[in-house]
Amino acid sequence: MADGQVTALYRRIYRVIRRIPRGKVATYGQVAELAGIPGGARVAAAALRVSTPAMGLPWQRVVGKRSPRSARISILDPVGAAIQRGLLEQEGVRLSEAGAISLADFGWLPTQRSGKKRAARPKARRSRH
DNA sequence: GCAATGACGCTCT
DNA sequence: CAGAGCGCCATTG
Repeated sequence: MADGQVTALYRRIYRVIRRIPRGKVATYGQVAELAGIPGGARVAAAALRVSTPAMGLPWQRVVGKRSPRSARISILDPVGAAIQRGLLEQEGVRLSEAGAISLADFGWLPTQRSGKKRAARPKARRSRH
């Protein structure tokens, strides 16, 4: 019964993915953890696998974590991978020749705000230099 | 209910 | 630095 009937867990995953801002990327593991599934990177991948265009998910922003500081497209189908790369570059994400994505530059740092009270951010108001 | 699967991730060679 | 191996977790057959 996977026809239009997506598991509640998957829906949580989709919800996290929708929060990824344009020009940034998140890893499968990161998405899974934010969805409440520590170590469930493959589950996040499965959720995307069964997703449909109608869901309007920014699927291209979810990538595989290759090293602590670098990520890369993990789609098997070379065509789909090329499409993803194009979409990412289109929104400002730079990929090296080898397809490496710098997490330091484009990795999404989720600003906690899911129901819990967010910590006050007494950031000094410094505008011009 | 058990066995297989995968758009993963980390470690060891 | 590239490749092989093993562990993870929920969905599917």
